[in-house]
Amino acid sequence: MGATKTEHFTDKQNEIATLAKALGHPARIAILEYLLKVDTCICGDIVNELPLAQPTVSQHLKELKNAGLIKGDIEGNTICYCIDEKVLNKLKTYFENITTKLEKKKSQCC
Amino acid sequence: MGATKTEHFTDKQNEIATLAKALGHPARIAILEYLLKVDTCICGDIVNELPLAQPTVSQHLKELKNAGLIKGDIEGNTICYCIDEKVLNKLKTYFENITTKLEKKKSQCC
DNA sequence: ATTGTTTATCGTAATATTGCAATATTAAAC
DNA sequence: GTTTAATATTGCAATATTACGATAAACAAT
Repeated sequence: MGATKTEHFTDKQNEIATLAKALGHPARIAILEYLLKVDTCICGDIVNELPLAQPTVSQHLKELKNAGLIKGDIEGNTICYCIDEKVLNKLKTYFENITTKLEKKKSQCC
Repeated sequence: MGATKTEHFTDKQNEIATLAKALGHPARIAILEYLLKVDTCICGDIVNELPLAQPTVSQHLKELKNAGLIKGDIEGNTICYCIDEKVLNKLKTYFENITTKLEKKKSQCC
């Protein structure tokens, strides 16, 4: 089939899965880290930073944008991409909650 | 092509991407949350908890296991699955670092 | 040994993802 | 208005993922 059965899961589960999926490719992790490294986010040279062709990079950027992880404002000729702090915080909080609950459990087995 | 060009990225980037990818499906998020909810991890009824057929669940479990997110010990007839705290901590720490750096930047644009 | 229970694997169909060449779009610069 | 530069879109091939029926494997219980 190949199509995820999203309708059977909660909105929250789908949301986290979508964000995780968007980061489930090293190129997109590299993009995230590059956006983080660059001082200002007026950056038109993401393509040069990655070992991939321009259309491929563009596609990865689109996926990050669709997931809401980055925002892209048109700035004349170039595009100003930057990370959406709010959305990344969701991921951070999610994993913090998980690990906190894990610590409380103090692994009764395994 | 369909094959990720992992060789062009750092080990760390590939590692995080692999973990994120493993959680990039609502069923696998649901499995993680179920393992977290259940008191002891001697659990043989993950299949009943999910709206998916048994082979599909088995496949998702395998992927979580491959990524290292869960461990599975054979316990007679059933299998004792549980979350690998260490691996989940990697994700937590990664996103904490990202958000900390983001806060320091205090978004100069967008 | 046969039965029932649980989990894994195989095979396969439907769909999604990855990657890039070619081309289009957009807007600044001349 | 033509050129230049940056990014997006289209089209396509290769591969991966998702899902499940059928079947196998492993073991407990009778």
